Amino acid sequence: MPELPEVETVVRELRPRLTGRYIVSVRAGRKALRRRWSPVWAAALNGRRIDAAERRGKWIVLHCDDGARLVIHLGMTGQLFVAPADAPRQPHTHLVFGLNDGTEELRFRDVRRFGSATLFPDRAALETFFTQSGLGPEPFDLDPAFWRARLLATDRCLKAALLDQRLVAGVGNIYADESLYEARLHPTRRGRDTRPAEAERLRKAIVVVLTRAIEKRGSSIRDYIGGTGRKGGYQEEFRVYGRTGAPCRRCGAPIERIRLAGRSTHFCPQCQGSGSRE
DNA sequence: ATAGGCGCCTGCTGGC
DNA sequence: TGCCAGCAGGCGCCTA
Repeated sequence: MPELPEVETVVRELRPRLTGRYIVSVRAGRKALRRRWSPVWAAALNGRRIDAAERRGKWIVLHCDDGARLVIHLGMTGQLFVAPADAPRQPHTHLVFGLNDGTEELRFRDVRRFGSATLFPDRAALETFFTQSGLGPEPFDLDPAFWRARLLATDRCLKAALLDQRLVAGVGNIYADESLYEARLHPTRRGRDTRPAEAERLRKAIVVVLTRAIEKRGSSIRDYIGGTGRKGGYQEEFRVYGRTGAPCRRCGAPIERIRLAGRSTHFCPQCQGSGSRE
């Protein structure tokens, strides 16, 4: 589900609701997430004040007043939101953090359990984790020379390159397709066959598409909700994603769908040229 | 090292 | 109506 715009929206909406508040209780479900939740973390978090909420790629990072970092990934179906403490707890709610004054709680729901929640003791430990996983730069401060060099060095197709979090952090299946359409580049084009000007076009397209999506508070296909429980609106703006057979908004040709890098991939066969260098 | 494929989970949809 | 294959916004592990 959630790619950069959705995670950014969650963080922006959680920030004013969490900053300065204390965690007064921690409850964890029994079912395992992608990374196992440790009871030790619950004890460590109890009584801590949340000082900041930020995003790195698709990761949500909450800062505690003792320097610890609570790091959450939403996987495909994760939801992190503040709810009234007396609201019914929905199925698949795996973590519940009580907030001080007792009227509200932070809840983590995840139907498919591809998401995770992990506590790092300090900033350095978190940075080590990101470094070891090879997490790439944020798209908004992606150095053009770095991007061009990495893209032109790979044998993979552009779609696969965009999904690789080591090249650029935060792009997933929806925004990869939308960015390639915006850049008028075919998803099967090889990175190695890309011209420098095309690489730069793609870099700019990613920024444009992600910025637009954040303005619309992300995309809600089925599961996604923001930090206040509201859905996003960018699904109304899709040019190619989920529009198989529908007319291209630019040229009218039917949008095509293929399987690429193991993911469904949508593109306009007219506007996005061919899979090989022209 | 790099690229492709599979598996992890649950729920929903569409075709028969 | 009922069943089942196929599909879903992510990522880590395995293999070649």
